[in-house]
Amino acid sequence: MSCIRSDSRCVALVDCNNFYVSCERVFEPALKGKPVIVLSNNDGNVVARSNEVKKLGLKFGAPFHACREFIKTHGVRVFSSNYALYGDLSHRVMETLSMFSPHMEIYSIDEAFLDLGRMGPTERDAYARRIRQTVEQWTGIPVSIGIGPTKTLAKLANHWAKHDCPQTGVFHIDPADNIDEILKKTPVEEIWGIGPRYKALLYRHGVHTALQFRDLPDAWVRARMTVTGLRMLLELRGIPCLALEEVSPPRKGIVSSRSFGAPLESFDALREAVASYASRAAAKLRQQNSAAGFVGVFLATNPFADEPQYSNFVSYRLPLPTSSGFMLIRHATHCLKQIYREGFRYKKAGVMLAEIVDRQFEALGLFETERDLSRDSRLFAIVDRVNARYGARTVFCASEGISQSWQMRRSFLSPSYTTSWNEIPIAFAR
DNA sequence: TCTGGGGTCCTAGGACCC
DNA sequence: TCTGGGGTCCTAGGACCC
Repeated sequence: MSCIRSDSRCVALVDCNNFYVSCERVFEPALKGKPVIVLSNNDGNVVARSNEVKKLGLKFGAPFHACREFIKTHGVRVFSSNYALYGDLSHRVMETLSMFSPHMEIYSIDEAFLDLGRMGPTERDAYARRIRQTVEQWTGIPVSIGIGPTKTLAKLANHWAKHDCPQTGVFHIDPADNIDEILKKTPVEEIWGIGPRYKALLYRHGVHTALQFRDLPDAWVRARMTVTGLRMLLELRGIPCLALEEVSPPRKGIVSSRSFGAPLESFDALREAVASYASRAAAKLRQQNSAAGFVGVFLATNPFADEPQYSNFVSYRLPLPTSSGFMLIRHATHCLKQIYREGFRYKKAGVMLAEIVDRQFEALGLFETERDLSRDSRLFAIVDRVNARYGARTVFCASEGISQSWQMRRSFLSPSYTTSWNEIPIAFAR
């Protein structure tokens, strides 16, 4: 009988190329082909690099101050992180992708899995090329697409799409075709879920390639790498263990923290910062329609500085879950009072919310009236709407401070082209 | 002078219960 | 001399992701 190959299940991983860099290039096209980097918050480390920069050997995470020389020598263009811009462009990319499959998982700001159903090799590649071309045309963001029968193999295929096929930007791993050959040339640490620890473990046992890993005995992997490792193994064999998560479950913890632009010493300045983080965390909470029953606050001096060190964390169970910005600011400030010590130069603080429940469990306290609760909840519904429409911090609590002199450094910030009326690009000036 | 900010899942062990 | 057998919940710590 001739070989009739039935169409196989296809999962695609679509990944935006050097996403933050690509976002900056959308509004400054002259930067295409030029070396560009984007820095983390507070202009701390390098978190995105254009291909040109990667080729020059600059590592991800390098401290900015340590690569000034490199930047000068190679004429690298530097940007501070502009999350308003990246978030908005991400949304546009995801909207575009959602037209290509009814089943999609948004995995991160720059990645999504698409269930393509059953497709043969020819159809599959043509479809992927169309996705890629449409996203680039509609959003300006270049993407790479990896296709395989499982999420793990799609992820791996994406790696090779970037590596080996920068022109087409599409690569597939097919169990009926190229899988062994590809796994053989893939270093084991390229597998999704293998970090530095597991890499070291596997190397110690002579396992260097994805192929060697795939062919390990199940029990060996289960014993040393838990069920997580076993799932990776099975996924590499083409057996799906990781489902597409189309609706993201609500977060179980919400953290809002930042390093300050310059060290803070006074309680008042810290109180402003903590109030501001609490307010941001509360907004995230309301966005997923939750309330929190647990608040924690931490603060820390700069561990890199040669000066007296102090850090502390305190948490506090609320009498009842809440999503009110006022309440959460009040509780967070209360925590801060307990751990603040005079005489230190603080570099960072943060607010954590936990024991997150559905908003319907937001209950009344003994001394609150139903009126108070619905007043806060109506008020913050409006605050959230106004800030979504007119930009963050259009309306805010006075305790967050007005000038916010402790704000992080962002010396190389591009305009918020798409999310602020004042910064919209101008095509023709009279 | 200058070193980010979010998240997830899994396991082992202890406390406690019947 | 011989001292059970389950179950749940919680926490800390480890590993990983973008």
